[in-house]
Amino acid sequence: MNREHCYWLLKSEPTSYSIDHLKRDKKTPWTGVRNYRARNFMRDDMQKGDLCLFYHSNADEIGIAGVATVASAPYADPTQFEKASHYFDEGSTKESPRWQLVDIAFVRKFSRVIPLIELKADPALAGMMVTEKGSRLSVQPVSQKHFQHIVDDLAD
DNA sequence: GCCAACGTTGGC
DNA sequence: GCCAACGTTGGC
Repeated sequence: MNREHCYWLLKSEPTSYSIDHLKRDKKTPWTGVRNYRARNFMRDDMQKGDLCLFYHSNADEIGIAGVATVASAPYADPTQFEKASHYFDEGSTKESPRWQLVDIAFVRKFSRVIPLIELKADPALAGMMVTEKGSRLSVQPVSQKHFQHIVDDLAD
């Protein structure tokens, strides 16, 4: 992919892993992605230092909660080999791991969660993937224009 | 809790 | 390789 896409959006359910968890941990492996498009973005297109919008899904406050950054090169998701893990994949092998991830590091938490409804209503964000109906992809590319608008104009 | 939109699986 | 059935995501 061209380097136009150095911005991303990562979805997480805050009851399992929120921006506050990331703030506490500073850095975490982004485990459990089991969608091929999402994996391909992490494996093929993300580069260390890329910025990511941290999105809270399935929550009381649905929307963008802060910013994270890509903090590693891609590597095999260890949970795919852990039999006890919810993310165990018996079809994957160490020789040829099916699932790849990157580490994500905390950058900042917004003073408010920018609500999805506000993103949808903002003409400057027209075409942004997360605002489209039925957009289930958990790792999404974000244009620089949309990223800047959110960070500069909508966040505190 | 409902259900629409997706993604995956598996029979053929 | 098609597509119906099923499972999951995630907003509402």
